[in-house]
Amino acid sequence: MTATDRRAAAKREQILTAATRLFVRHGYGGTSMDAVSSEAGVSKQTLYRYFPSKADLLSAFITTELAPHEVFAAVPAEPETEAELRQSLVLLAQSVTGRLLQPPITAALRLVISEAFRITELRDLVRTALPGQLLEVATRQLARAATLGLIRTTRPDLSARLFVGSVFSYVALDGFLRVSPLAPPPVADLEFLVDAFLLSVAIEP
Amino acid sequence: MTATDRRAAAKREQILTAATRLFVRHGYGGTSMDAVSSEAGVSKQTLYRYFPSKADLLSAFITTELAPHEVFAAVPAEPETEAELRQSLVLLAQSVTGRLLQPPITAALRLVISEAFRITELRDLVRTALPGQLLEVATRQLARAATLGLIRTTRPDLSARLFVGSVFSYVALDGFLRVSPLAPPPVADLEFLVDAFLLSVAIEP
DNA sequence: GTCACACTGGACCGTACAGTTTGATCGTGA
DNA sequence: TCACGATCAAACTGTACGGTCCAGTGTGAC
Repeated sequence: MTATDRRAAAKREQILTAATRLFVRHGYGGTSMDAVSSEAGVSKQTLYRYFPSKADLLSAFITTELAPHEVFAAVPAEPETEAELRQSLVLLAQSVTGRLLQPPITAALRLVISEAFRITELRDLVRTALPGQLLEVATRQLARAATLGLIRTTRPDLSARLFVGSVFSYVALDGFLRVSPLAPPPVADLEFLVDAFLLSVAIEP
Repeated sequence: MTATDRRAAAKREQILTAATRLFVRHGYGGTSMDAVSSEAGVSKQTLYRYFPSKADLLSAFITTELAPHEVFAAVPAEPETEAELRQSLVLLAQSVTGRLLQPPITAALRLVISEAFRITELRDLVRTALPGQLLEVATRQLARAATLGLIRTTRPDLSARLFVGSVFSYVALDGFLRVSPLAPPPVADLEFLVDAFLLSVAIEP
């Protein structure tokens, strides 16, 4: 990687960071390209060199913020015992609320929900991004736990919904409608939710 | 009510209906006042007589679509037995998914989430509107059920979140990210969720 | 040293759009 | 029948904004 390349990457980063700040604070419609170039300390021509259109900027913002990796990385993939399963669920809950309630991510989700559903490329992107994956990952995990005999459920998809839904409610019901960022819920509460959920899929009657 | 009043109300309705159609299809930013006046078959002057600004139109749209009455009206307020409680929860789940997945309401929620959180008046409005009330109403119901001995929970608020979250996930995780409207989930699925939830708050192990 | 290229600042273009104004027409209530 | 208020169509205003263009400056690669 040459020095020019490095400088180019830095410029791109610098622009995207500025755009992020503005998107978070003023939304997509409320952010003009002039404002971005000024906030980034970069001429408009340079801005347009790195992001040929405003939609590209939005796209980059969303892909960056909603990359699903970290959330799922935090979760041990293959719990073998009830205790491990419980811990895995608590970690998932913590990870989801901890990350998704951060202002840039909440803002990205807001934008996806409002603008992106009309922009074709972004729709596909969302399906593979964070919240689109939540139900599927949880369903797979629970199905696996069921075959291992750790839990009992005839409908892993619905059981997953029960759990994921309650966790995601911190984002959907509390986070979205608030102006100031919402503090992540206390771990004790998440543990309560996990334990309640585990009761609903407990092996024995 | 004089004939003029009646005519005025009809005109207002006619405009709001047209605006609703456009907001649903193209969002707030994508809907121009020219388009509204044309869709309503009404001159711009008349449009502005009834709605002095575009924000007023948005406000009226949201208040109309997100009035919480019907959803809660469908739910029997005071279940006295376990069976009644179960039925009450199933009805709530049906009512919430049935209504909130309808295109105009999903659109209204999208708009609230994206635009309205910056507009002060709308924020207050949202708190008393539909999704803002869900958790509180459910919490009250469950707390009451707990004192009646129908269920057992030390944290009615979290139990409510477990249930409401799973139901609302149909809106938040499936509805928001889709383009074409999402069919409401089969009643059997909702019953599954209710029964699973009830297991998590069952009186006796 | 020089060439290509990134970058800057700012002017510029076209357009879309919220909201206003005008002047004519129509319906209704007295 | 008359007058007033509601309505209409359409032109108009001001502005904000996405995107382009230009002339000039710095800088790394060879």
